[in-house]
Amino acid sequence: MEQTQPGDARHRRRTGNEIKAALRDLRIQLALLNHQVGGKLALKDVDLDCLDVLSRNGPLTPSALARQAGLHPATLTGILDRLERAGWIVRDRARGDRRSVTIRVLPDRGMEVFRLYQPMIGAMDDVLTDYTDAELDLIAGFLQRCTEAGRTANGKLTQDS
Amino acid sequence: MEQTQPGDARHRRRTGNEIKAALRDLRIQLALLNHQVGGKLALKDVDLDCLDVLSRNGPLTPSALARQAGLHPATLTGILDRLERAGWIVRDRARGDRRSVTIRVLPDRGMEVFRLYQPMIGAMDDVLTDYTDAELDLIAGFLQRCTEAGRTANGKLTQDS
DNA sequence: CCATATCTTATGAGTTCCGTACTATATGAG
DNA sequence: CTCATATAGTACGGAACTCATAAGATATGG
Repeated sequence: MEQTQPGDARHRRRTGNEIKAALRDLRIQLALLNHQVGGKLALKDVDLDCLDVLSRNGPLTPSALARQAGLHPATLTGILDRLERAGWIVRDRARGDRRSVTIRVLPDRGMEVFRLYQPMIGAMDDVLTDYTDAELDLIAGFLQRCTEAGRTANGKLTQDS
Repeated sequence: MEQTQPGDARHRRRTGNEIKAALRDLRIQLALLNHQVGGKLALKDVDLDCLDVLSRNGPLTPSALARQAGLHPATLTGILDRLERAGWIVRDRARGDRRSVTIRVLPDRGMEVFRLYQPMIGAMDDVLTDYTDAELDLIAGFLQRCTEAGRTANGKLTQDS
């Protein structure tokens, strides 16, 4: 029964589990936040997700968006219809491939969204003030690596069986 | 135009924005992951959310769960019906208040879920090995504070207008 | 004992998701 | 050039879902 620094190892594992649990809680809380925001904007959760992906990953075609959002192409038609009708996006006919369509987010209602996220943004700013620059860098890197971990895990789940 | 350490301040703000952007990306990625996992288990996103809340926050009544998940009580009836039919939960008639029902998660299918999350858990473990104990503590604390920030932001959004 | 409040669920209307099929366009072989 | 095949987006229809309303059962306070 070799135990080199048993307390440290145990503490380390416990902290790791805490982090994973915190990530679960955080995901739920953010999902709930988006649900509330979506409610105020008369948008389904899925609509807001698509809008979020679109505004971060630039103009996309419906099929590319469907892939990134894990949705059926036909499902996106309905979503895009809703978003277009409400003035969130426009469908641009591409000039190269005339079958293709590129979805573009209109900037008009951006402030409206920003205002609704303001409570969360403010609360986050409060949290951030308590950390040094170096610590913030560390955290940013960690979060980016988590996202990457999620992406690869997702890939594994998407391809097999 | 007073500029005390202008570079630091700018870098600090930029890192803050990076963190918020990373949080957005992470949320999307985790939502997508849950969507895939849910697909394999024949569960809707909402169903899995409820299951997640239930397994973390212990046995709950439908109304308490509805509040925590931001759903209409009547919606939960349908969700709970599905979850019960598929053997995920049971409805226990409370002995105190006989109007009330407490939802309990059955442990039977826990391993099935764990296996599906394994790619993500493994990827996370890989990420975690690159940090010192002190850094992990810092990260855990940060994530918990983010969750708390989400909770309060949510509260503000829920109550007003 | 009665009025009122609370917890859950049945019902029904409106909406959404997605499998399939269809149109339009692009690409490649002969 | 012509035709077969592949691809992008969407229309359509069935099945399923969400939620407002209301009903049924139980609790609580006067």
